[in-house]
Amino acid sequence: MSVMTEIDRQRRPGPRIEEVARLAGVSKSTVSRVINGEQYVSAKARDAVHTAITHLKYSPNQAARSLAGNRANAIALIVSEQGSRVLGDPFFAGVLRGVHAELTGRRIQLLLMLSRPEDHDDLLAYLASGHVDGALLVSLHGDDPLPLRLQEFGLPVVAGGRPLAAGSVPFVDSDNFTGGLDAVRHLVSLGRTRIATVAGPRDMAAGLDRLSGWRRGLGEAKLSADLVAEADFTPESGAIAMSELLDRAPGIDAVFVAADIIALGVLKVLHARGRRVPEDVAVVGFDDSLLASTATPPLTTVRQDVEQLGRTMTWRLLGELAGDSGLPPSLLLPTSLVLRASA
Amino acid sequence: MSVMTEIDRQRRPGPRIEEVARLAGVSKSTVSRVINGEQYVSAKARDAVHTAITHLKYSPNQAARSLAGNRANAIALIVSEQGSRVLGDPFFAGVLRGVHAELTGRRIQLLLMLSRPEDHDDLLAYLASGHVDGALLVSLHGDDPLPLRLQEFGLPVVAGGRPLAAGSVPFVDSDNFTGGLDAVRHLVSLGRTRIATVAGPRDMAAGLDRLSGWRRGLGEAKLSADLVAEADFTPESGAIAMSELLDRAPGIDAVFVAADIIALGVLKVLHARGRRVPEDVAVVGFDDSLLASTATPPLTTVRQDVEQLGRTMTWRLLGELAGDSGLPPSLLLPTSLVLRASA
DNA sequence: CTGAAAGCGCTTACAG
DNA sequence: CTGAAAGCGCTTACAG
Repeated sequence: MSVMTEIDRQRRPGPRIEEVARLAGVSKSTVSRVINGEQYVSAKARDAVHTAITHLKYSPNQAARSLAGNRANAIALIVSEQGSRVLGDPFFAGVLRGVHAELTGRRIQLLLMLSRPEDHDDLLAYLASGHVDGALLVSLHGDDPLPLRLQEFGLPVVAGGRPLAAGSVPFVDSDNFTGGLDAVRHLVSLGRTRIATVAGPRDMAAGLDRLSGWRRGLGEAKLSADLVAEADFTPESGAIAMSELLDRAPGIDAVFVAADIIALGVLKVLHARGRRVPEDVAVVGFDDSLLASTATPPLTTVRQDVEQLGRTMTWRLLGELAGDSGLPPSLLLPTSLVLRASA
Repeated sequence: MSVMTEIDRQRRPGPRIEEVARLAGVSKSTVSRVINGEQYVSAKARDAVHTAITHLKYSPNQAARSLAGNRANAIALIVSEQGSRVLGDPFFAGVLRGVHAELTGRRIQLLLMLSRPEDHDDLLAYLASGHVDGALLVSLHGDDPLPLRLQEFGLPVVAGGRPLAAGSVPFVDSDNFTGGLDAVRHLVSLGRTRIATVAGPRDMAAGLDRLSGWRRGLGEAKLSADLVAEADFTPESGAIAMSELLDRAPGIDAVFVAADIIALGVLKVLHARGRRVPEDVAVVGFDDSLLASTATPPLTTVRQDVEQLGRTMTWRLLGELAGDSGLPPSLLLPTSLVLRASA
């Protein structure tokens, strides 16, 4: 049973487009054209309309615009996650800030939708019927079919982070591979030779690509790439992974950790097992989240600009909505190594 | 210059209410009544309509509903913050989850709006013209006039956390006072007598009310309440505050910290200055965020249920929108002490 | 309990 | 460059 909450109605006050037109001495059509930034409007009419709008504090009714214009003037930010744990993640927060920044000044609303894979059908039905003009997708796991299914409905989509599913949707991601590679090169330059990694989950590109970068770095240095343990994005799993690694290879002198939050658990175990950081074991994280600078010791880490990621996703989506040609199908954003005490 | 991004249009496919009516053998009016859960519809008509809707996979056009019904079928979640730092906060994440959970199954969209105080005018103009039916406000600072101004516009509002501004808007908050009181009672029961506090910012009720609880607890035990330092919600400020306290009163044997994230800095300083926790100094935090269980040592803390806070705010707002009478103007949610190693 | 009709406030061909 | 008119897809008195 879908419980509908009734909402009491009473016509909201405030001017309509009609009144703006009257005050400006033009037709509703012209006011509409000015509002929508169309090209063929005389400067005189434009000024008169702007003046009237300001004077009346007019703000157009979005529902009417959407209905008449057959566009929603809204995009969805879809968080596809089992427990929607991402929400508290600095990654998500950064993306959200970026999306918002890019939307500022355009009259496009941001609808936030959380959807567990088992609810995807409802979500698809809803989105397919024109409630938004496009969708941004974050925290896709494994081969989640959501992006492709949305695309089939004809809804423009941009993913944040490279989706692993077969087929392709446009995405924006940090250059995780190069980030991992740079981390290892740095460790090698420090003279480290037993370089392990605590990798991210292998059902996400961020996990896989950072791992590939680590492998490539070891290959370049002709070092063996055998010390791999996996963790999800929690300190606890990082602690377990690090323990395993130390059991397997007590002589580890460096570790590249796929996320700062995982590194928290890694540092804890290293400390507990009597290894000094960086003297005995150098540690490099990934993200440059707030955690990195407050960790003990402060963490050398690969910085990714998540706010820029959010901005770029939004820019790419809006470009597609506007029918821009020549948009890059996908984009990779640069990362950079931030040196602190841990390596 | 407000850059408008044009969005290409082409009538979205999919059934309209007309087709549902035809298939069900009733009028559009009746279909509308069924969709809106109105009372006076025969069971027969209702069933026919439901069948037709399922069959056609009909999903009503929200814009048309909003325009005709003069309601937005949307509520705003407004984050009023300077740097929108809150977004990465577990507090915000929990509230968001709760809001979303409460909205599930009702056809009400959630619009996320971030607004810095200097942008409030734009936000007010936008909201005042009927784009949402109500607003949820979080992370209000000091005497931010936003909630009252929204109320003046006739927009139903519920704040998350007690607003400090004069006048009153409905709010839902955790019982911060009792939480602080319980924390101190626990410390007293442990035999501690020099009980300090690292309080939260005094421009937020969460800061003030937890501090009041601490004061009251000390009063009950006839202990002096002179050891107060203030911090904002960062580990760094917590570290500074704890250093000050130790300088002023080296004999401190307990400290109540207004938030787990602040406690991180407190623990760091205690460790650095050679105090064992809990042997020398017992520490109680607030929130029971993920940080509490992964801290060293794991943190005894006052748990608040932020997801419940989000749910309750939403329930209160929807109740008001539905015209329910007898709604409590404001609500205080219980907190509970979670015992771990630090106290 | 139900239907025909008006109307919500815009946008957009169309004609000029 | 501009305006009159139609129409977007619903909801809602009104009458029955």
